[in-house]
Amino acid sequence: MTNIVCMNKVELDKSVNHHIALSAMMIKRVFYKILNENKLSITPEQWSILYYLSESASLTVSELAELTFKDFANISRITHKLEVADLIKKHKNSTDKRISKFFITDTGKKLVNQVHQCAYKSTNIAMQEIEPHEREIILKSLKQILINTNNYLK
Amino acid sequence: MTNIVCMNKVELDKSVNHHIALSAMMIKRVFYKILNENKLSITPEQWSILYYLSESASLTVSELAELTFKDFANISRITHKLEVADLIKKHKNSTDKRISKFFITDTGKKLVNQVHQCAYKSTNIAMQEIEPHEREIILKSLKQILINTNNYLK
DNA sequence: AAAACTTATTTGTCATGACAAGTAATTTCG
DNA sequence: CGAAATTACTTGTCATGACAAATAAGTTTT
Repeated sequence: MTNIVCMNKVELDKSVNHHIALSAMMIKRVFYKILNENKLSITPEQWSILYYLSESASLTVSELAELTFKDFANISRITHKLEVADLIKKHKNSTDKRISKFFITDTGKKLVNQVHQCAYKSTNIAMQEIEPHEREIILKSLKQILINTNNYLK
Repeated sequence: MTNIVCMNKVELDKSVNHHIALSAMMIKRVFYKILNENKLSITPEQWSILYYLSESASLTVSELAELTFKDFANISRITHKLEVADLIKKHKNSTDKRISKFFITDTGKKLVNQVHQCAYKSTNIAMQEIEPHEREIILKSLKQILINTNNYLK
């Protein structure tokens, strides 16, 4: 009794998609652990926003959303937490009052530098035994995946 | 003015770790969209549990946690939802009453087959333009990342 | 200028992940 | 044997992501 719907069965053990999900979860767990060991109370997601604000003079919610691939709702909530923690500041645009611009504070800048060390360490842990040549292929392919998924979701 | 702490700065644009996180998020988004288009009300996480239960006669919370890399708390909650949706059934072990064994129901089996199609489709979307040879390297490397992170977290 | 539309952001709800604490059943050890 | 430790699982809280709805401030249209 052959079942047509079984033809395209996905085997999780061989699925790149599935392994990307698992690796993402594990890498985040490592990152959390290192942040914790260094007594830095910030999450990886908060860090990525802080990172972009450390690289730019100022960014809006929309700009942060585009950079981080997250939706406005999430950015809105994360920035609010960063603001409460005095890591960033919000300024209303005077001409268009709908727009808020975010700036990193000095406290934020200090933290970013500390977290960089943790990010660096977690990368080293995750990428052990993986050759530079392989890392290049992975990075290139992951960028292609971002293009593919982005196109599909448009 | 050189700042020693800036030496190991992570550039997100070149970070494999970061791109794994982004890809995972985007792939999940594609999967959700396809599930939605097919009117299947199940999440990717629920599916992975259902998948393992479709491949085994029965599994405990601990066994599911090990297979999925999730913690007991999450498995406990997800299985509860699957139980309410009549996709799986729970049976208490008669000799050791602490242990619960989960079984997939017929409804669950039907759903698993349908979701396989969606998983297959989402993999095809994500992996466009990526050569089989590259896919192999990615899979191998991601498995290495799981080993590395797992070792670190032990 | 008022109504309709658009843009930028915020808030609410639910699912999940991290982590801590709790419960209940079973073992182990003095 | 009975207290203490261990095991297997559950519950609570918070952060985040998905998604829908709300809000507020501009812009366009008639």
